[in-house]
Amino acid sequence: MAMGRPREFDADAALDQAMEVFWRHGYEGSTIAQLTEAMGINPPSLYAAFGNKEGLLKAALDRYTAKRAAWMEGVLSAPTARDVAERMLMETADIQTDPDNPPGCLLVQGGLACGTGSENVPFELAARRALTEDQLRERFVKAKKEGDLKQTADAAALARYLSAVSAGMGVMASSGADREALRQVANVSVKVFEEQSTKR
Amino acid sequence: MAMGRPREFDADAALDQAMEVFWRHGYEGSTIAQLTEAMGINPPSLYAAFGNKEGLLKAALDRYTAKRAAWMEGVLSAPTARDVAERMLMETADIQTDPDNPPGCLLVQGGLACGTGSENVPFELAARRALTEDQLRERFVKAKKEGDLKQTADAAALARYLSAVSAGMGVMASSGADREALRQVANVSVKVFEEQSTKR
DNA sequence: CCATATCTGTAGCGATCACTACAGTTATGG
DNA sequence: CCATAACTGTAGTGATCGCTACAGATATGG
Repeated sequence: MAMGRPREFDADAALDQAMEVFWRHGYEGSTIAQLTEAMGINPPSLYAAFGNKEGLLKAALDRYTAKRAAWMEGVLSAPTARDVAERMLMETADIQTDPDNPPGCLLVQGGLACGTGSENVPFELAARRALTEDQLRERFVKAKKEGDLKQTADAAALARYLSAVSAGMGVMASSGADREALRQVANVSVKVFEEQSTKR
Repeated sequence: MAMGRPREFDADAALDQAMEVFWRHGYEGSTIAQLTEAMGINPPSLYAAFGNKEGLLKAALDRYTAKRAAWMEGVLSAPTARDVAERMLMETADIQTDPDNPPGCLLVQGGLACGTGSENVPFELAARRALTEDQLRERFVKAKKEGDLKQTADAAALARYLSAVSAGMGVMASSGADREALRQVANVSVKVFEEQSTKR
């Protein structure tokens, strides 16, 4: 069978550009015209490759979470629960104010509340945020087993707490908070883990 | 001079309805058709009273923050910094999951990232979030003077921290987190203030 | 070298967007 | 009681939305 004409653009490079548009303007604030221009392709190529606007978002989210997964592994490899928390929050402060990227977090400002017809976009983002929370919870369960986290500590609550703080930092970053402000929040937040850690 | 025909709708009641639409769908996800239907008026009445869609949002935000201001006064009147934090976060958990209102916080999910032409909507929300943060900072300065907060405590950082946590709770609530989950976050968050408080 | 299959660019589809012209209605000021 | 001024409902405005029909281009399989 014939194979057809091969696509002329790099799908991953195009996704990086789409990710940036969604990141900066949110799902509903991003138009197909903006996306195609940033990606350097025409609408039919976009729809052939990704189905529709929501499919493009999911693909961009996949790429976003894949990049974060590598980073998250490093965070989770910190020796203690307290170190995990500190490293996650401090690095989050840096990432969310990195001038190479739009401010904040795509999984937060990508679309918290959407109009009729895009109701599942918020769910899509929430599901991916939940993955990070799950990883944190498991890491804290392990920390309790290893003994650096008190036996009375609530791993699920601590994971939810970190998830909430980083989301809150994303909100602040998206509206212009600078790196120092986010680091202040991170520093205060980590104190919870010092109290929940065993004495060393 | 002649005074003209009086308006036939209650502006405040109409604003309450508009607030709910913005709250649930965000600024860009809310259409004039949805807003006018919820408000029980026709587009010309809306534009005569509020100028345009963004003017309506600002009026709705004014009403939202006015309602919150009354609640915030109660929070700030708590006897100690720790009590202020606990009361604010626990009541925020309840408010953001109150079935009488859309989940979350209008000042968060109303529009974190918007498209071209609505760039100042995120700023508008951020400015109003900042007001609460300012109130908290001043309250914690007072707490240091009164002695229930350690002299080494950073009032500005603690205020920013509370602001971030409540924003993060709003993110979680908007995507379906239940009251118990938010209360867990609130409980963990308050521990920071126990460490920063003077022994009693 | 031809048939087939897929991609690309142009051009434009119907639907919906925020917004308004206009005529009719209801109040006040004189 | 009339002129004026503001509000109301109908019915749209042009612009932009997400999306696609179509024709030409470019690869593979036989």
